[in-house]
Amino acid sequence: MTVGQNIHSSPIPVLCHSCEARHSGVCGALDPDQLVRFAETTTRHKIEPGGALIGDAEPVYSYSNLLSGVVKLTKTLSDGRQQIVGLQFSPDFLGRPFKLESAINAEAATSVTLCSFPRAAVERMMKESPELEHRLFKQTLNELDDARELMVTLGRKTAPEKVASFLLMIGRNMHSGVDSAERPTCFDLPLTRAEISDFLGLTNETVSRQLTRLRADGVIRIENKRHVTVDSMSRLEQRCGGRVAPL
Amino acid sequence: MTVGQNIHSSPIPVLCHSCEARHSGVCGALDPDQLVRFAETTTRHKIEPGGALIGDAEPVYSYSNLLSGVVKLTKTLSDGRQQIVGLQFSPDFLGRPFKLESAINAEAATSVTLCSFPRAAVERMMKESPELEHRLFKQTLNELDDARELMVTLGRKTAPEKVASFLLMIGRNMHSGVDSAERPTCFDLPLTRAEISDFLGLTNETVSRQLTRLRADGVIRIENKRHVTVDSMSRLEQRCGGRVAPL
DNA sequence: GTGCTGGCTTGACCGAAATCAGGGCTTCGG
DNA sequence: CCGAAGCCCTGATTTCGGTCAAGCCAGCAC
Repeated sequence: MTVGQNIHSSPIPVLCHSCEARHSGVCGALDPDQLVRFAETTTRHKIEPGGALIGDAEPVYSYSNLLSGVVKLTKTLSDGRQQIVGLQFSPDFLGRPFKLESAINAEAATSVTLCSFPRAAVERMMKESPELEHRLFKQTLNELDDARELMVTLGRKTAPEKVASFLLMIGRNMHSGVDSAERPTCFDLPLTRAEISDFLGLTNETVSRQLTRLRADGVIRIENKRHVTVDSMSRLEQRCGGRVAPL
Repeated sequence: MTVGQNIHSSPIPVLCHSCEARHSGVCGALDPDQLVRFAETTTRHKIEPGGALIGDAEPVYSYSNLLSGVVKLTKTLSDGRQQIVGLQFSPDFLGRPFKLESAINAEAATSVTLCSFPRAAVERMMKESPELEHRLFKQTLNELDDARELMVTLGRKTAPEKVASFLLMIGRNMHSGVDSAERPTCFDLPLTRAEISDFLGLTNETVSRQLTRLRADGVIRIENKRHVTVDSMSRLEQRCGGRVAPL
């Protein structure tokens, strides 16, 4: 199982060597040969919080793998009302295939590192490798599942349930490690209060009030505004409104 | 361009001959040979309003093409609160590939006709024909776009804007023919008031009030509770909250 | 130091939509 | 014919979350 031993097929590019996208992300679909050709077209970027990745109604020239950090996908009404329609975590693929213009904005919520490739390179690879398209398809299906879950939260949950659901979602995405229902789980919120409110269809005041209430009730602790400790995940779950996802 | 002339490749199955799914739907991905083999496994159904197509948390044994009618996709909280997370029109493909259990319910909103195939047949065909998977991928991307559009409506629009947005969406989907911003457009609502409220995150009372208000303001006319005439689409658009989709 | 800015919290008040309630209409089946 | 059920409309009242306003605190420029 050593790498780069095959004389004819090229060794795996240095950059990709330890890249998470090669394992769980979409690049895992490519064989070493393809990966080498593909890697020639890629560039790495670091983007600070607030930096724009994709502009609404702008033509899209490149796609990216998200290597670290959190990206928020937003839509804005002309009078400024904003809704976050999705969050992306590593090793998600960023971009809307088969459409020149994006209908949404993508913005760095935290510090973000990207591996970007020109639009054409991805489309060429996708034609060449059905497995690549297959992985993108699967990720899109997961995004659709997430989107529909969020719809229930937006349309039918109360403010306390919304905030609890958000914390649960973030806890599950940000916390790498054992997920025990009873052991304390902690993580840093990747969003400000205002952003959380744009995610949940609330105001920052309401989000703030619900967080203090959760704190007062001993469900969570908060340090430095951002660092959250959930003592009992199951108590948090109870506040999310009846279970939707059956398991 | 006559069909079924080639002696070796089979003629197109009779059932599929005039089927919309063969043109704009996913079956267009298959060549006549594949279509014949595939058609052997299909069955047609008619389902009356309220009939269940896919149950939450039930294993899925078949996928379908929606040939006519409207299907609503719903999610329900344990206390009964419900959210419609999507509507499907012909010739949409119904079902969640790559997952044994559906996380949502699918139910006929109107009378519905389906062309169903066993799970295994679709998955076999998908492996055989990347073009089939490609079409499913594209449909899924469109569903994701729709879902995110609906999220803005759910999270950030007022009740009047929600109802106007719903009418606009239905008008665009149900009205086959020329879309003029100024010519009267009419269509039948595929949902009851209660269902519209589950779609928009409102109550049926609020939906009813907003509809009467639109009627009082001369934006729409309603006959027999279900048949809607929009005299000026542009006036309706003005009531949807600032444009999201840039065009 | 001072002043400014931006994110967060808290309180007082208000209003949009939910809830509660009643009544009309149509479609059933007896 | 009648009554029951479902869907829809409308009015009165309540309430949850939004709006407005003030203050705190950390970071930062000067």
